[in-house]
Amino acid sequence: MVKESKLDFLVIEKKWQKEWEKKKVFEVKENTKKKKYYVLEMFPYPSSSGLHMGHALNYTIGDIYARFMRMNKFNVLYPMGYDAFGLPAENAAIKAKEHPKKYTENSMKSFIMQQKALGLSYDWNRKVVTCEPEYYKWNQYFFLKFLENGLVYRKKAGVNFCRKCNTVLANEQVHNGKCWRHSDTEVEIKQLEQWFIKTTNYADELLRDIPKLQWPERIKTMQENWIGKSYGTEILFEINGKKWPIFTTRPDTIFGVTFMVVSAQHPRLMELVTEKQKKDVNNFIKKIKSTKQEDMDKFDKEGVFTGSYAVNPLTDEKIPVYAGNFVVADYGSGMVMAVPAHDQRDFDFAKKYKIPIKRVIEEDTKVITIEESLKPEFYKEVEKFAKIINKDGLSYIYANNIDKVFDIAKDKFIGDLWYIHSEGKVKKIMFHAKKENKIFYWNTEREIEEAKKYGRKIGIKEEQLDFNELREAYTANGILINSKGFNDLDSEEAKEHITKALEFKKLGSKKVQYKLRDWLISRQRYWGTPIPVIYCEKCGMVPVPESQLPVKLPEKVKFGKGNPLETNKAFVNVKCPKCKGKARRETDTMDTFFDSSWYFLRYEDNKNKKQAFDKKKVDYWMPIDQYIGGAEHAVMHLIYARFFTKALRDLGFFINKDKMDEPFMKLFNQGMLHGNDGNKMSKSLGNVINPIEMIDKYGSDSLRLALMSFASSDKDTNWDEKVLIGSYKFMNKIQDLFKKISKGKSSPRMESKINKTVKEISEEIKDFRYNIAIIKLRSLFEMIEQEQEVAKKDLESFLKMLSVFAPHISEELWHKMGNKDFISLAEWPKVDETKIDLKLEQQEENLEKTVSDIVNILRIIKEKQGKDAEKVYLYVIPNEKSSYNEGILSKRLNKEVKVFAVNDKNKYDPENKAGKAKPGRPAIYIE
RNA sequence: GCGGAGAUGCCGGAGUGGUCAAACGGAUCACGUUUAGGCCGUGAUGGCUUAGUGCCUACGAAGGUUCGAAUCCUUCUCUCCGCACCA
Repeated sequence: MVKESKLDFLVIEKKWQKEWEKKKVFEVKENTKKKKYYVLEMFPYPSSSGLHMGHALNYTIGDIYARFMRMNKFNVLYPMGYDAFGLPAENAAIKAKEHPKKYTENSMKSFIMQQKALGLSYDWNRKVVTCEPEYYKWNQYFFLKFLENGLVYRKKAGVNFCRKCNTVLANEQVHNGKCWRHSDTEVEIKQLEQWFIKTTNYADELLRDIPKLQWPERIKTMQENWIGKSYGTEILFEINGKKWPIFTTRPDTIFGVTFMVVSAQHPRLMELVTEKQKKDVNNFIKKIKSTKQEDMDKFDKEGVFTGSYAVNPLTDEKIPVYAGNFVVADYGSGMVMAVPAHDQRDFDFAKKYKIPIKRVIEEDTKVITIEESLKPEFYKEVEKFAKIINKDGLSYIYANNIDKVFDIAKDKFIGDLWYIHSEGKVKKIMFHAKKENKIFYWNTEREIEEAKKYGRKIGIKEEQLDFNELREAYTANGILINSKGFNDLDSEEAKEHITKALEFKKLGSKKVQYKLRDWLISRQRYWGTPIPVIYCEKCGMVPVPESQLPVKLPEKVKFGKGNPLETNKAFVNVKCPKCKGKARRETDTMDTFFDSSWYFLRYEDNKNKKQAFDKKKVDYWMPIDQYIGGAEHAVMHLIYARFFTKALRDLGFFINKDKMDEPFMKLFNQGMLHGNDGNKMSKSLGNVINPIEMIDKYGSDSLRLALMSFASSDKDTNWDEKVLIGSYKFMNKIQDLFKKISKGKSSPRMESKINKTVKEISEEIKDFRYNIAIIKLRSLFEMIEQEQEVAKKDLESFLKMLSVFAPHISEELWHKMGNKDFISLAEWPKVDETKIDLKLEQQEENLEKTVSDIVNILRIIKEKQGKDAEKVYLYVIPNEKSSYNEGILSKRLNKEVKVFAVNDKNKYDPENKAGKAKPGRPAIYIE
């Protein structure tokens, strides 16, 4: 049944994993004589479902890189840790009555066991676990440092609240506006005092430094959008005698403001609500179920009148103020001026509540004249992407991309080109005469009249704007109308002028606004780092003194009703550190993103009891040279970690400030591994593949190789066990080959191939094209198989390259060849460029071509004569004879093959084919 | 809604202007090996054609640029992913 030499991977893999651990092969120390390299994967959240295939993929990618750099003589730091605080552990506590600590510890144990089974070359000695007091103590320490330096503050913010649980819910715990545990209970929004970190202090630097990063472009774009810098104007509207600021990027539309909308989650909303409207507003707030962005989009724009009126600073008109569900509370000031004619959201809202719509911007109609004779051809070109409608003696072109119409007109059609305002007022005129190769600009009335007469007009509109039947807002720039002194200006100019006018009245100013908000780190949960603050009846908020850190999370708590920390009296009731009076402890814990924002600094010095990390050690290892993880962390984690690094830099935590601008120099995003059905792996779909089961079946070397073979590592791909079986077969073949191959001298052909392969594979690995590297390794292997004998050195080179992908079998074969050291620490093979012989490559190709010719002829003979030919004769140019080996050819063709030089007098050539031989192309005779 | 990625032969996937009927793997078929099957080896797998050739049709769809397109441009269709209390 079983093939005799079947790979006994279970024994081999366990053996080498033990050896590596025993001999501390992957443990590293700072060594200033060696160049360092820091490879890091995003550390996992240890969930009870264990390591999934996505993890295995992620870590294998990193491990290959770490092994590769190690073999290239870098001092490689490659650690692992666990992001061990978080909601799932707490949910498990509530539902399964298992303590989060136990849950987490069990999960971690199974993670570590599985990671070791994958043969990952971590320095386990540097493990970091965020839920241990030794770690989170430093969270608290950094929090206090931030507090000291004004980077932390408290502010009211809306949270999801379930009455039945008497607790705050995470967005994840809100399902369709209802509590995850009480599907009959509507989630309410409650305003609570929350802790914020001033990430916005660094908004500009975070944005500015993005171009420095060697990250995938899409991640960089995502970060740019997340930070979302926009230039606009802050305008003060007076409401009930008080000035309320709003931010807008469209001050040019201020004459079109017909109402104001304040976010339903705005902390000061109630100040605006009149006695009469209170009931309505309260009902409305209750109706809004969650703060989740996604849900907000699904709901219709809704709102309710607050009873108050604002005064438009330029028109003195009184305009109603509404509370609405579509205004984000923490962007800008949480209030907007609404211009229904020129903003789609405002438009929808105005239609719904029958608020007047006032149009203040009119679109530019652009007019081109095209010579009559050229018209048909022009139409033909334009019709490909636009619609042409004839109306009022004009041909209107409706296109998404007007500039393209102009480009076509300019490039191909001779005539005039001018832009006019739809009411006939000329904005800018351009006369374009291609023939004379000149461009003129005209702008007098007379010239315009003249221009209008010229030729046939074609008007182009970006969209139709019949105001009475307006179905959507006109959101593009244009020319101002109904705007008093600002009429006829175009939007961009008007923005400037209107802002200046507001500045003059001291009711507005230019402002740069970021979408990036301050980071809300308070969590009303148990399983996180306690925020080290105490509230004293006399002294107010008092930071916990550093000497009292860590504020430990109490173990004995009650889950399920309220915040477990709040109901724990021993934890809450404390003495004030200042006056020793009665005080209560902060019960909020920190967002786990806080933990993951600096964990990469703790690896360098994970056992330090006196400091979060030793400056010198961090100086040696940082920054991270290669960071690896999924795109789901594209914004949050990566921005917070960048912020943290910059903040710590400014607080003097690093020796070399310049070097510590950015924590992650290079970032690699692995693709998602889906199930074999193409869907995300998930329990409910039943398409989850457990890495450990696969390792038990085929071994981790095969699994690692397969994971890297599915597709390019940065692409999404589907699981397929057949690929794994293919890898497994390859492993077996390698083992068999090493048993029987004779060691001797490599042929020049072999030497050329191996050097070329080393060169290419090194490049492929550097660029994470592991799939291609494996293909090249397979191709090299095929050639080794064909050779009679191969030099020991070349076999070792092959093994070394294999070892980064399949470390166990490589280590085993390495030792079987008589090596006493570890291949994992061996030096990466060097390329000898002089051995790479392109002529040999050419010969190789010629041989392939000849083989396929022979096969082709054999097939035709069989078809025609109905029988198999038996003998194949080749006639080659004399100096090429050595590249056609009778033995190899016979084996491949499964026929007797004779090779003659064309000038061989004794050759067998009954049909005189030898004359047809050409260089690189032998003549063939078959019988 | 905003933002991002992608569509290649029976399947998975390489491939970014000619050397492409398109790497590599899988699957299937044929032959060899074998008592047989499996494993293993060799070859084939768009169509027609041919003693080692030539032609046609092909890379989501439709157009375009070019001497030349899987590759560049335009429009369309479809799929997937991220979006601040999940980590």
